[in-house]
Amino acid sequence: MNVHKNMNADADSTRQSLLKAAYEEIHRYGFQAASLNAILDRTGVTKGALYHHFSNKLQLGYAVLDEHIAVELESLWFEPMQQPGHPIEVLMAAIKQLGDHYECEEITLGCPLNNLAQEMSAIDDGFRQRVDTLYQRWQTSIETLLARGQQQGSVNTSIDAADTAFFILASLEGCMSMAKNAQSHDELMRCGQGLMNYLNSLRA
Amino acid sequence: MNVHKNMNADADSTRQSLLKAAYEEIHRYGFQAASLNAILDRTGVTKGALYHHFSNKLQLGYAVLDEHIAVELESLWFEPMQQPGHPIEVLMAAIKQLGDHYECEEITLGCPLNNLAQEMSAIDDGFRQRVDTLYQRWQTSIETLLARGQQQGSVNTSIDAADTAFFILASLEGCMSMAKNAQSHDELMRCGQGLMNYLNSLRA
DNA sequence: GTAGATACATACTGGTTGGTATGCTAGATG
DNA sequence: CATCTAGCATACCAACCAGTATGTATCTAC
Repeated sequence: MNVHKNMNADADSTRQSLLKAAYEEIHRYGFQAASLNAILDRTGVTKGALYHHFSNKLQLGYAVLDEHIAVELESLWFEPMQQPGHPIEVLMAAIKQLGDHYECEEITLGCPLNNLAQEMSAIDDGFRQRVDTLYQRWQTSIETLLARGQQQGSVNTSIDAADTAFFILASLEGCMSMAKNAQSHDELMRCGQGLMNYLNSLRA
Repeated sequence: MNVHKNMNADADSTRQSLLKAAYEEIHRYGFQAASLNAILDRTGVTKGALYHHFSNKLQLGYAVLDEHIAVELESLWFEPMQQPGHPIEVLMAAIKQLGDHYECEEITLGCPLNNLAQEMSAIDDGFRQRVDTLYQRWQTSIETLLARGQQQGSVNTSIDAADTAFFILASLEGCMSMAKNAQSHDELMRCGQGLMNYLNSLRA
């Protein structure tokens, strides 16, 4: 179907390697401090190729968010959330999985989404809106789970599902932010424990 | 006592105006993206003066943390925490005061401390350690309050004061981070409400 | 009164930044 | 076979960056 297009496979692979390298560079240094030359060095791709695929640095940044971070969030959060079972326990399992992920992928670099939110939201509205969309989807996934629990009678009905979901997400990001600065996975676990205790208090 | 030193008052005021402008620039754009020239333009101070007071950009950044942010945190948090009364209510009042403060001082710029933590902790250890010290003091102030409540019988004794204090701080920073990206003070209040509910669950 | 230090001011530098202009090659298309 | 375009590669550019070198006015100390 797309075999007739010339060099399509190779072109796409250079684009992907640019996205990956850009993601890593941005994850470590932030978007503004991320150097295009460093990204090029890392990949071996030339500047002409980069500007063939992306019209400027901003669009590269947007693509990293849309095509890399959003996809990672999908497999890291939204998929685990589809599991059946007691809502509170599904939530806890998803959070635990997130914590495990950050055991390999250095917690010291922080949550990529939160990093960009923090750095760019006040400066560029394109970033802000993209992050906002992801955060809303994230919150909704928690809210839906809580509401289901309330209907099933497994979650306290006196709480507001939307507000609580928002607070849970904020706490989760807060935990990762604190652990990033403390540079210790133990602190993340400690903070996660506080979150677990809170989640348990939401049971019916 | 220091009147005999030449131009001391003027020298100190230029230093202070540099610190203030640097704080504002860093608060908005982050440390790395903060431009020294922009800081100079803002103050009318010249480059020679800047490098007379600070040996380089990094030291200016450290001074902003040590002399401006730390001081602001003192009056915004540690002072309210000294108030007498029921620990949970003192905590809530302090949080409310923080929220009110960010009604004027645009939440869209976020918590200055959290911004620097997020941006610099993975890159520069000087920043990281300074932020860590402030976070630890912050946490300890909450922990002490909770422990006092536990002794007095007004706070649930089944919780660990240190862990809980850490989680409260993480949630607080998380709330401000979410509100920053949402660019809405309402979201801050909404998230704050979730925090209040949690705090109420800690009563004995 | 002069030597020295403080508190700047001005002009400049080398390096890096994002971005561009131009050239080239290989495959698709007519 | 000629033409066109996708997919690069190379060389370059102006703007900006943190930092420096040098000069100078003013006050203090002796």
